[in-house]
Amino acid sequence: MARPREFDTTEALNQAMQVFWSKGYEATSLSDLIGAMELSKSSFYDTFGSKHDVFLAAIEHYKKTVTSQVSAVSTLDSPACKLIGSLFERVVSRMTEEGGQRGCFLNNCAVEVALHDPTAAKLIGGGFAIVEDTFMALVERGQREGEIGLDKDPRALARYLTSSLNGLMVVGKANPD
Amino acid sequence: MARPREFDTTEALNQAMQVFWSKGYEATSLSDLIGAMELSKSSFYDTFGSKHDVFLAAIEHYKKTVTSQVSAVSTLDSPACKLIGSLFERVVSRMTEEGGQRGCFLNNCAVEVALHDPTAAKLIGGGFAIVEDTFMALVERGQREGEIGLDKDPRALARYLTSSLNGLMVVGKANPD
DNA sequence: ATTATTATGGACTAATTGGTCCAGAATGTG
DNA sequence: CACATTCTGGACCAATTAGTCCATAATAAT
Repeated sequence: MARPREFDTTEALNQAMQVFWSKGYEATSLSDLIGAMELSKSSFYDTFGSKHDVFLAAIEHYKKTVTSQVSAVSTLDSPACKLIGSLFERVVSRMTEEGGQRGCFLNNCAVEVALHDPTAAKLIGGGFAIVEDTFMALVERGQREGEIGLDKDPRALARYLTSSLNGLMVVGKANPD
Repeated sequence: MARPREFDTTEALNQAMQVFWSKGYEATSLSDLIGAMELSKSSFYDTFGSKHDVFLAAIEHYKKTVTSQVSAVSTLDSPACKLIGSLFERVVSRMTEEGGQRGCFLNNCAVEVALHDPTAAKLIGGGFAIVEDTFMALVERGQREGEIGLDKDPRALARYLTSSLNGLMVVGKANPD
């Protein structure tokens, strides 16, 4: 046994993220983690430090791999309103997919740990900001394109859209619609 | 010591709810519970059965004491649109209050346990339904009053309002605005 | 072949978890 | 006073928790 296998660190991180995403922070045990990451307990602590460290890293990983997809949408050149709509549609369709009821990882983390874990809270807030900024950019573009009234405050509207999107995923966890 | 003190069962339940609300289900320990409920471990199990039982009871308690306030709003006779607005305002103002960043208990529960705890999920879903029904009643009234376009589907709009309201409280946990 | 590196299994802590059980103390009722 | 009821503290349990440590095994580099 014990055959050294140079594993992909970011892939391991991805697996860790999946577990945290599915089970939440508290409910995820070390065994769960090392099982999903496919490494030994020793290696786990050697390379990642602690459960909490991995958790923070997982949040960052989510922002890099998932949230970044959201901000990428704003670079497309469809009408802004259509893009905003497509973001919502994508969320809905993803939630009706197999195993898609996990909601948004950032969302889950915010609810579970934001109050007790300021470090995590900061990272999570940063993630929400990315979404919000994306919406704001789209709203401003929509105003330039004349599809959105100039009377609306872009930032406020963006915040509203962000919270709506998040709320969608929370409510969707209790019943599929 | 050990002076029998006939305590208020629903008050104890209320305390339990507060703890679950603040810390979440997993993060709440038995010690936390019996501390807040001010009873001994023995009495706890005698009268309430188990941690999980208390959790379910706490959800019901929340619906009876908090969610019911929401549905009560629909009986007031201001214009429906104004009432809908006031619901949102109330949530915002409550979140900026001292210790108000705990969000909505149902919300938190949905995120944390809905996926793994079907029993709880059912209760939580029922809570969301109360809010949704309230919104729907208000929307229909708004349509009768001519303030809301008849082209909108009341149920769909109510769902949207419900998820927006919930999203507001989630996002608000990461940053105060 | 020897060495240095890297990863591993597994033994080991100390603490905490939810939960059971019981002898006994405080009370209300007769 | 005596009895039944109600509640309690604390001992106890088995399981699990996050985390440490080390001798050893598999590799890569020399």
